[in-house]
Amino acid sequence: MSARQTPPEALLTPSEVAALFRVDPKTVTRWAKAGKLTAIRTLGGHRRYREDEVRGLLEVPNQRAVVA
Amino acid sequence: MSARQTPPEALLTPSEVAALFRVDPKTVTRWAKAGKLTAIRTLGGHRRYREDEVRGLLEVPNQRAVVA
DNA sequence: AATCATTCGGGTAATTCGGGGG
DNA sequence: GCTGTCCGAATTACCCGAATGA
Repeated sequence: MSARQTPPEALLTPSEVAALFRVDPKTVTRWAKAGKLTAIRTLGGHRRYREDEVRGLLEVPNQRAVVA
Repeated sequence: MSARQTPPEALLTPSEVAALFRVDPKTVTRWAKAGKLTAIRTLGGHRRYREDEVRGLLEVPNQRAVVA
């Protein structure tokens, strides 16, 4: 087992999240505003996102959950 | 600079995939619905496709195994 | 202190979604 | 069965100037 340095406090910048979803960083901001994504704020007002949460949302939600 | 440019899991937009296959983006959507193509969803519901998978389907597809 | 890339905000085009019908 | 198109609604992408981050 390889030791990996991925502390539970790992945060991602808007650009990093945008790259993972192949969207514009501005779109990630809208997701945060809409409450779809948890955003940590820097003291200057910039947003940071939890890597764990992002990875989870990125998982292919197997085309099985059709809660019409 | 903190955004990744070419992560191992690059994603393509519907129109990009459509352009590669010379079809309408709507057709790509149907492929995804039919399970013929893996689709990642943005938090807004838009689909993103794995570049690896798409290119795999593009180059030398199933040669029908027609052994003469 | 100064540079440079990024991320604020807002506002407006362009895509995509979904269903339906040819 | 498979694809292209029409529709309205929703989501996303690019524009700007100003502020933050490293």
